[in-house]
Amino acid sequence: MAQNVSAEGLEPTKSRTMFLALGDAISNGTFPPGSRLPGELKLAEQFNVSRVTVRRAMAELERMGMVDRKPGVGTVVADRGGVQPVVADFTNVLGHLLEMGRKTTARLLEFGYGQPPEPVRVALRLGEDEQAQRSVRVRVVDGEPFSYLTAYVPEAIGATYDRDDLAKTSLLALLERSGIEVDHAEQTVTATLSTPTTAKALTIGVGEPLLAVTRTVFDPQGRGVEHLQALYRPNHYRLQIALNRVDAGGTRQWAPVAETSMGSSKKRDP
Amino acid sequence: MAQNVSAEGLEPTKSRTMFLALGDAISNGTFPPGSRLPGELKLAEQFNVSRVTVRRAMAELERMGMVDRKPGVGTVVADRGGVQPVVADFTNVLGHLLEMGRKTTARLLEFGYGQPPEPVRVALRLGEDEQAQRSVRVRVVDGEPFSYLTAYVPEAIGATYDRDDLAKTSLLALLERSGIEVDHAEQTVTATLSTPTTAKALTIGVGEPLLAVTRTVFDPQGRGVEHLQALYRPNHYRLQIALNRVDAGGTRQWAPVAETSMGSSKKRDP
DNA sequence: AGAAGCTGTACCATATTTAAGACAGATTCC
DNA sequence: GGAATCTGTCTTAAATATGGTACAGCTTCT
Repeated sequence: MAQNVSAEGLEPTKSRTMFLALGDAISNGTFPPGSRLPGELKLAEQFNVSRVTVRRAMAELERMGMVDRKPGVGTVVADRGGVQPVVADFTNVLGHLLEMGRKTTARLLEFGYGQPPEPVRVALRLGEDEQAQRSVRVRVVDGEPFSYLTAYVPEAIGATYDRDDLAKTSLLALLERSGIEVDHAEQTVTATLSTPTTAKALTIGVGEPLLAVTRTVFDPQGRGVEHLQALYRPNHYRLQIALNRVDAGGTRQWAPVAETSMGSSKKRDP
Repeated sequence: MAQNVSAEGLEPTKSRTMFLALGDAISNGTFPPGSRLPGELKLAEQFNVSRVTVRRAMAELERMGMVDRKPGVGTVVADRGGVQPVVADFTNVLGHLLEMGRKTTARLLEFGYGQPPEPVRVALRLGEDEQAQRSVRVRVVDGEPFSYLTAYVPEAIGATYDRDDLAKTSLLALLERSGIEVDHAEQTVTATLSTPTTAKALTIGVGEPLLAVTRTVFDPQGRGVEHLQALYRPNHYRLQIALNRVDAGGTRQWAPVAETSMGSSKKRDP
């Protein structure tokens, strides 16, 4: 299989590289919160770059609130440096947000019908020429863009609600309101980079990391009902799941903890 | 809460931005496989950049195998453009790889004892001054770097095996061999960017997206046994999980499918 | 007070990126 | 054959990133 090429090619600028390196070292524990990191001159030497470059990286770190810098003192790692505050759950993001009493709204960016891209068509098990409703939304939590959602729904199903509905209600809720039986789903998780489009919508920079969750939802008959791709800002959101070590097929394995139906029970210790 | 700043600041080069934009448009479905994308001149105009910039982005796309370009013809999106081949499973990566008969080895990059960084210490519920064993490994599958693993293990437990063991056996297997009872774990998923260090180890470029899985493993008494951070290349690996729609606490929710103990059973349709 | 170390700022030289335009060769379509 | 369109290549110029250096001002320590 080809595609071994990966490395080299359109690297970001040195300042950005440097910024990533330092940021990693910080959230990494190499430079614990409260500690002072080496002087600009020393860093410039260590990384084999000029001081200007170091300064740019540092400025960015400061802008992100990861460090505090003072003349005469130095650059010190901020408390909680790099370790982001996180909203977390696994299966139902929205539910958890609501539980926490956060205000969340949705902004509809695109809406229309057409032929879905191949992979989506296959995932939904649609015919060659079947149409689908495509919608792009941005979910806003507490005033801040939180997730970028691209959804495809088979035409017939999509017709059961308005574009106005989309701005108010969650898609899944709409479907179930329309009498669609939502039975099971296949979910996939990856990482991507923000593109100019998504970056703007989420008010972040281009080339920043995003958590990509793709979910295909089926009804009891195995018919595709919804294909959703959600992009989350890692700073604002992390997937979390509890695992149990179980015996399976002779070997010990991990198995996701079946939620104990009584909401979010996290305690495990007696 | 501060840290609203996010946007603007140390953007990558225009070529890189352009590359991301095009790459997204491709895997997005805007330019389906087989289709020809606009000429360099037209793109340059649309994106308000020069043709040189477009060409760089294109060259990178070609290098990644996402497009084919021919003089007189144009640039056409490769079949399977952007849609990466994927190894996939959720809970046990390694097990699945082995199942598929892939050859996997590990390379030990770092090994030593010391105080773990704060977050790790807290996650493992260690005392203020407790030491931990830190190891950094790269797992290689079929000759290609596959994951970058940083593990912390409480000193006492770490002492039960060699550094040589680490290169051969999976950490979890080592622990269980040493009589440690592995009971449950807390797992968290995020996205990050490759740093100079991780990029080199994984033979990718700096600033590429990585899937970060952090897992803290506990014994039956709730004592921290292992803290593992795994970085995966999205091209090579995706997390996947099956969900069922269930009633829980009055509302319909998603619940992870409990693996049916008989290995990897994927069929769901009757 | 003085020394040492740090950041903030300014200046100039160099390398890289980007812009703009011109031309050659390949391919497709009429 | 000829027009239109595309990529490949080259040249020239501007904008930006980087390298190297010097100096001012602030803090901490001796």
